[in-house]
Amino acid sequence: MPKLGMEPIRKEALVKATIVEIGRVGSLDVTVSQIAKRAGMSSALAHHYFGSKEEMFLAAMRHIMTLYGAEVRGALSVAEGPEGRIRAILRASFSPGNFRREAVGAWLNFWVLAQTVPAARRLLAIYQGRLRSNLVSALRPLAGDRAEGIAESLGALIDGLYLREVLKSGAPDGAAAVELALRHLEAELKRGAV
Amino acid sequence: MPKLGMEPIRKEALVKATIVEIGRVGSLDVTVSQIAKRAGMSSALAHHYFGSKEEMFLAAMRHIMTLYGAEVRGALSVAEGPEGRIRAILRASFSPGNFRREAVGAWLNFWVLAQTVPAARRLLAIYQGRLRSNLVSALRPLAGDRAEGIAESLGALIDGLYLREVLKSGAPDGAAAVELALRHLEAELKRGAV
DNA sequence: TTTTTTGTTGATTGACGAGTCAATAAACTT
DNA sequence: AAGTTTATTGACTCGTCAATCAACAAAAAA
Repeated sequence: MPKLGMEPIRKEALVKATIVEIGRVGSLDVTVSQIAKRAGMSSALAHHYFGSKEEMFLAAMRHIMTLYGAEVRGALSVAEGPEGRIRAILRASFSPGNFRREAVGAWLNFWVLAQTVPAARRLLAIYQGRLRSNLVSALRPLAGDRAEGIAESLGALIDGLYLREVLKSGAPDGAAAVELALRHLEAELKRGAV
Repeated sequence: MPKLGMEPIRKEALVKATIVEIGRVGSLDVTVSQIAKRAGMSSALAHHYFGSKEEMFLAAMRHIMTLYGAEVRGALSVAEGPEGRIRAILRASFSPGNFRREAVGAWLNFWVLAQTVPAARRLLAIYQGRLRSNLVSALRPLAGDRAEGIAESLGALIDGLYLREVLKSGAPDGAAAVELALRHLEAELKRGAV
């Protein structure tokens, strides 16, 4: 039965199952057995490949960040002009994918995890650093040396809008969030122009 | 031994202990025994008064919101002028108390809870509604009919800044967050003035 | 062909935890 | 004084779960 080269396949299946289960339960209170079952293997095998549940969470976190990063890069690659690049980042940040149950569960719970697990905090810092550098490079032509400050508030606004869309009752509205963020940007630019 | 009228005293002790324990552990993975021990009683008594752990969490959540509400009201009561009132709300939102371990743990975990527990979601909605109405009433004299829109983005910015301050490594800087939010407000007002 | 490496699981361990219950005791009521 | 309500806990039930282990299977290496 055993086919060789299963490790990456199994790991990927486990990572995806982890994210789905966190989304389904809404917390990190998922059992290794649940995850393993969804990934189509025994819990012993999950432990064999990841060693511990925490390692599985961190791998899942990396995967979520990678997905988001890819989404941003993809949107940036077809964007034109500085404002187009900002729009691209915003649209990627508020894309329907990020409002799916699994993504929401992942983000909220990873924030909780980052409180106490240094590795998780580091991952978040990397993600924020990348977002920030993308924003700054797009803002530079528009705002000059005020790019850093605007990137900071815009980044915070993105997180805050995401949080609110996700926790409000009713369907989240990504497009509205994009518009609101763009209005903020416009205001900041105008303020600097005087 | 038993003195009468213990119920409110015990409940209050349990609520406070719940918040402290959530902050200490960083997650909702706290046991009723831990909480009861910190509150100086047996776990059976905790169950006697609250029935279930979830009820304890909700009571703790209500307590945190009440504290925050009181802080805002207190700051508003001595504020002068519309801009002073905005400043007061911001300072209360980014006060040192809100950056204490317990408060941070409470907020992050309550967001997670709000995903799946309707009662928690309702509580958050109430808090957001109050914040919003405070912001709108302070903004009205400054921004007229644009008050609602600005309140929305300012509210999101508050949440986002809080999240970032709380998750970044190093000591949180509430004053910087206040300044950043005020700059955003100024930009929005200027934008409307033209 | 023996040996080693890789894949895989059922069964088990050892620990922990939410919620219940019976029992005890003090205070308050009638 | 007898009965009721309120306070309180130790002991217990019943369940769960992370992690380990022994054992088996197949492919690759020797």
